[in-house]
Amino acid sequence: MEEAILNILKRNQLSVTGSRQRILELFFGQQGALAHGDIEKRTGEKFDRVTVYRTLQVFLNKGIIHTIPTTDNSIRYALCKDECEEGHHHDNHVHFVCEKCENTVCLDEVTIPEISLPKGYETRQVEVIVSGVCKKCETGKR
Amino acid sequence: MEEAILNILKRNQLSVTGSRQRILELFFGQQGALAHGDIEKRTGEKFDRVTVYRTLQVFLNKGIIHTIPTTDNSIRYALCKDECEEGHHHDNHVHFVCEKCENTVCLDEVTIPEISLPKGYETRQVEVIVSGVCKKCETGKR
DNA sequence: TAATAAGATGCAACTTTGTTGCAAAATATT
DNA sequence: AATATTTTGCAACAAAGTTGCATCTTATTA
Repeated sequence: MEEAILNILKRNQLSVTGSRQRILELFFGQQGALAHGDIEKRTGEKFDRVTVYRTLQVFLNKGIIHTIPTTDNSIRYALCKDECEEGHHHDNHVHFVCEKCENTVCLDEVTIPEISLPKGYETRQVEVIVSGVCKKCETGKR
Repeated sequence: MEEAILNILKRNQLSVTGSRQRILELFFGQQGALAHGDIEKRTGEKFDRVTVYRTLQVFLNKGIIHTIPTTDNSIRYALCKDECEEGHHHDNHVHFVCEKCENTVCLDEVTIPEISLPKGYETRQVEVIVSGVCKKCETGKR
């Protein structure tokens, strides 16, 4: 895993720095999405707020992470599964937001169905966000 | 239309005030979605920032408007077509965001297909955001 | 329709979130 | 090991969002 992180950085011609390693670790450490705030909280003592902003920005540009739209003004970020090409993501998977634990996960196994729009509209990307109750909260009813 | 606005307020047991009327007018005045900022700009001289926040909050609670998730930390709001019940929205339509004119519209005529999730997940709401080029920008190529 | 009760508004002060420039420090390159 | 390139932290700032409270407006009732 340590390995994997270095690979990602190398592959994207990014210099290996503490903050980049740490933030990637966070993403690997849980299979959910992270908001900027989350990351800041968990690294706050080690890195400056600004560094977190800039690191996420770099990861986005390189296609290492992608954003998940939300309704609460706190964009969430998640690792891209297959490395996306720079700039262009092809994360055509569904995002799930749990109403109980507030966790957001990528459901890579669920693909997005075709959606045909009225004439004149050109589709470029489709985002699907399903909210409800997740596996853990449902079964474990914690 | 003036009529329609009063109806909405009455139906929801809201007192009729200048800001509420004005903000509803804005929503009726264009069939796209509005971000908080948009509204503030177009009413800024008349109403306080805080009033706009509070008005939108009230409209949301009453189910007069609904939010549209975005990736740019600027939630957008749109009128609910059929009045939703308080608290629960059933706006199962597709949202379209134009990359050129930046406009967001509700495509009421496009319904969201069934999406079956892995076992254990309970679906409560599905949001679909399509981005691309809208009718006007495509044909008018302005 | 005047008096009162209930509710909405504006203001000020504040918190939180995001941005920018620049010098110092760390990483990469030779 | 020396130099060039990047990254980081800091400070200062800008923008977005929140809260309490006094004042004003809208609704209610007699």
